Amino acid sequence: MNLDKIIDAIFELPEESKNALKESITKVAYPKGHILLKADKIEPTIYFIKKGIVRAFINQSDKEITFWFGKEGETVISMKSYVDNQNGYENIELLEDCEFYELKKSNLQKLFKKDINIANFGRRFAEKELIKTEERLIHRQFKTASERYSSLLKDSPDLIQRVQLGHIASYLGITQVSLSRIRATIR
Amino acid sequence: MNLDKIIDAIFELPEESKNALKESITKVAYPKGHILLKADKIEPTIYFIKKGIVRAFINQSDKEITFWFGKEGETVISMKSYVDNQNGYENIELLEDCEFYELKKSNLQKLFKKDINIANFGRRFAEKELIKTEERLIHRQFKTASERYSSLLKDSPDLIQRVQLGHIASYLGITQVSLSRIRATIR
DNA sequence: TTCGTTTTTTATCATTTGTAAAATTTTTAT
DNA sequence: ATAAAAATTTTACAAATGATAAAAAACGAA
Repeated sequence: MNLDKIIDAIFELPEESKNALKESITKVAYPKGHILLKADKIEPTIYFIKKGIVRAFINQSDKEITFWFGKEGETVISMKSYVDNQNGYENIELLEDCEFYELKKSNLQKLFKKDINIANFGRRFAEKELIKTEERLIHRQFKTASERYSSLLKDSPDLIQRVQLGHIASYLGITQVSLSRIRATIR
Repeated sequence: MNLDKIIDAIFELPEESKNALKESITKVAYPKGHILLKADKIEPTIYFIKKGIVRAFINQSDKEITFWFGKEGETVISMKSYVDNQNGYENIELLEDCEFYELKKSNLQKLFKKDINIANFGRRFAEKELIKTEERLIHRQFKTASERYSSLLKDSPDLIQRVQLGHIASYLGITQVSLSRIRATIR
């Protein structure tokens, strides 16, 4: 997934503003298993996923709970760090070898102050992430685990292929045993 | 809760920008039981709660599920309408007589295009709502119903007084009977 | 107040989900 | 190719939650 496509999907910037933004972005790559973001610290960097898949998890009384998957075109960001300059709660682990576009939060914030188009880009970015998060919340409250698994199968069939079921079960808020039962009844 | 305080809590605007924003805002009041927003339509208005308490709910197979409470200082908005110009999923019901500050989305969007401070105000608004939504999502995934009730008691003791337990139970994702059991074990 | 309605609690039983452990399948490394 | 490790499924039992009905408590209008 190339950078222009990722930027354009958020907000269509005039050429000049887009170039200013792109000047602050560089490419990086890390191997499967790498921890890209660590919880309980202020994270200064934003990543756009060019290639690969990652998961966000927290450690909850000696076990890991996965609460987000990100793949090509999505943004890896500690919202608490980005928005409030506070410690984030997410660890981000790479589930495949990955390539990212990297952007320093400090550079972006400078642009917010002097370029109205980039301020509106930042607004649209937050708004779109907000809608995604709200939909996840509502989905989680209103659907059973079984329905949520079926939706996942339908909306992201590749995820089931690329991510091990233990992580999927955790993401759905159930145990792996329970997910096995659900899969058995569907088949 | 006065308007200046609500605006300032989102983003500290220069006097001129703040006045431009305030020119678009008017006051309205509705009685307890009024439905302020209806699901499955595009909602053109944003409300800031001056006084009172409201709930957001959806109709899910013949019963209502509450998924949000808003009180003084909070914003009543259909995010889907605001962000994507699509039908929202929330109904908003007033649980007390309420007073609001009312702002038309169309006026706000005009200001986004010409005033960088208001564009950044809009960015901060979305960012802060995003953090709140993300925290609700994480809380819901990681805590048991019993823990969520205890947190609610601690963080919003007034809510338990002002809102009937059936709505609280729905908000927590459990039946009212189950909430009664939880309350019985805590006492 | 007092009656009627609504809300909350309690009790019982059915269903779902979790825990633990074993069995099976798949993946990885040599 | 084979052994070891990791992931997934299955089973049995325990714990938590849901559904329903009915009783008790709280609330509101006349």
